Amino acid sequence: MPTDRTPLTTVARAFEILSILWELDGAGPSEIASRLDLPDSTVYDYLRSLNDTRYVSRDDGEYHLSSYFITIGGKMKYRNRLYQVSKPEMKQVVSETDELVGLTVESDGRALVYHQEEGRQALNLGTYSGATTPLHTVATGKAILAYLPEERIDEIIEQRGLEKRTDQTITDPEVLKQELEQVREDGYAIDWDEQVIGMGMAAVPIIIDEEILGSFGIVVPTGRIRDSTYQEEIVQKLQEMTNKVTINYQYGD
Amino acid sequence: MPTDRTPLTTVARAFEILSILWELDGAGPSEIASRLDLPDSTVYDYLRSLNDTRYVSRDDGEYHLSSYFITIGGKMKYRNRLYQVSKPEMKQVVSETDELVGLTVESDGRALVYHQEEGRQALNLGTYSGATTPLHTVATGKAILAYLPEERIDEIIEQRGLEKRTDQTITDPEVLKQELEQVREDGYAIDWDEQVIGMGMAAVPIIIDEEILGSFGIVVPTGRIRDSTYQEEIVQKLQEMTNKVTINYQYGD
DNA sequence: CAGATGTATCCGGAAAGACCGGAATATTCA
DNA sequence: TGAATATTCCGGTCTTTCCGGATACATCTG
Repeated sequence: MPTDRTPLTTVARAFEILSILWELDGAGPSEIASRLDLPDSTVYDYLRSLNDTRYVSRDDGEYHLSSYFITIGGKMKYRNRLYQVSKPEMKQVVSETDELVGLTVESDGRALVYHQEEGRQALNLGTYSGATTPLHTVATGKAILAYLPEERIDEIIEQRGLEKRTDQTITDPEVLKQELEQVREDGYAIDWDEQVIGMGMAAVPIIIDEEILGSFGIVVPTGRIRDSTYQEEIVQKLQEMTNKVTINYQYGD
Repeated sequence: MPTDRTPLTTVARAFEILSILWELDGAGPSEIASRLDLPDSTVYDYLRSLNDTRYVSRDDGEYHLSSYFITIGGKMKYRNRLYQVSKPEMKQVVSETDELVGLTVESDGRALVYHQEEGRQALNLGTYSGATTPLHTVATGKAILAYLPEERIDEIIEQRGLEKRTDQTITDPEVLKQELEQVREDGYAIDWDEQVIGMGMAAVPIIIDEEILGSFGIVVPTGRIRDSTYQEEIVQKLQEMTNKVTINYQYGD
C-alpha cells in the first residue's frame, strides 16, 4: 500500500503564498507571515524567490501577481480548440439576438465562464470570462452537471455544497437531481433568478464522444425568459449553434 | 554590501517546471526530467506537489496547467481599474468605427494586449487579449515606449533586442529613438506592415500623473491607414477616448 | 526633528526535508 | 505476450530551507 506522501513543503508554501498574494491583491512579508504563522524572514525568502520568476513582481513596495497571468490565461484560452470553434458561432448568435452569449466549462467543481460575447445592449450583471459560480445556481452549470457521471455529481455536492444565492436557488440534492433528470430529457436547462435576481438564462450541453465539454448559454432579463415563445426561439438557436460547433470540433481542419 | 542571495532552489524549480508544462502544453516526469537534467523521481516529486495545488492538474496521464489560470487571468483583468474604465469607451468606439480596438500595456518589456473589442468585420490577424509582441513592432508599443524613462527604453532594447518581423520593422536603435521623439511630438504613433503585412494601426498613450499606463490602438488594413483623412479621423477618436478614460480613471466613482 | 514603532532585508548555523538511486508498478507498442 | 518505456514508490544522505537575531529602511508622532 503506497503511503500517501506529503507534497514538498516548499512547493506547497510557494503556491500558498501565491494564492494569498492573489487574494490580497498584493502584500509584503509581514502580512503574509502572520497569516501563515511563519517568521517574516522565511516569507521574505519566498517572496524574493517568487519575484525572480515571471509570475510575481514587486511594485510600490508590495509583491503582486504579475500580468503574466493575463498572458497565460489569454493564450490558454486562445489555443483551446473548443474556444476556437465556438467563438465565430457565438458572434453569429450575438449578431442575431443581441443578447449575452457564453461558453461555460466545469473547473474544479464550479462553473467557469470560459468566453463570452456581448451584444450591444446585452444584460451584463457581472459575468465575464474568468468568472466562476456554483454549478447548481445557473443553467449553464446545470447543463453540464446533468451529463457528468453520477459519482462526480455527488462528489461536487459533497465538496461544494448547494450554496443559496437567491430564493430561487435549489438547495436540496434530491430536487437538484430531479431537475438534472429533466434537463437530460429536454436537452437544455433554464433558470431565472437563481443566481442573480432579474437575470435568467437558457443553456445547452456540448457533448462530444459521450463526454461533456461544457455548455452554451444565453443570458436574458428574467421577464423575457419567462415568455415561452422567446424561450423556444433561444433554445433553438443554442441547439443549432451546438450542432455546428460539435461538427466543426470533430471534423474541422 | 548585501551578498546577492540565490532564490530558494525548490521554488525556482517549481516555477521552471510550471513554465515547461505551459510551453509543452502538458507533460510527464521523464520529459521534464530530461530537459532539466534531473532524475525522474525528483521531477515526479514536484509534479505530485504541483498537482496538489489548484494551478496544475492531471488529465490523460499528463500534468497540465489547470483552467485556474483562466480564472485568475480573467479576474485580474476584471478588477483592473484601467480596464473597467476603458471597456465602455472601447465598445463605444467599436460601435462607431466597426474596427478592432485594443488596450495595450507593457509587460516584462513586451507589448501585452490587455483587452480588445472587435467590430463585426474587424481585421483580426491573430491578436487577442493575452497576446504579446515586441514593443517596437507595433504602434501601441511605440506609444508606450515613447513615454518610458530613457534608461528603461535602453534596458528593454538591451534585453529584448529589436527583432525583425517584416521588412518595415525598425531594427536600428537610433532610428527607433527618432521615431519615439516623433511620437512624443505628435502625441500618437502609427505603423503599417511592421508587425504583420497588411495590418496597420494608430495608437495613443494613456498617461496619468506623468506615468504611462498603456495605450489605445485601432487596427485597420494597411490600405485604409495610409489614407491620411481616415488616419486623422481615427487618431481623433483615440484621443477623445483617452481623454474620457483619463478623467474617469482619476475622478470616476 | 528625534525618537519610537513597524516593516523589510540580511546573515549564518541548526534542523528539516529535498534529492535521488534503485526497485516496483503501470503503460505502451510491436 | 513480452520487451521497452514511463511512472510511481521508498528511505537514507546531505543539501537547503528555516528562522532568531541584527541591521537597514520607512512611517508616524509629539
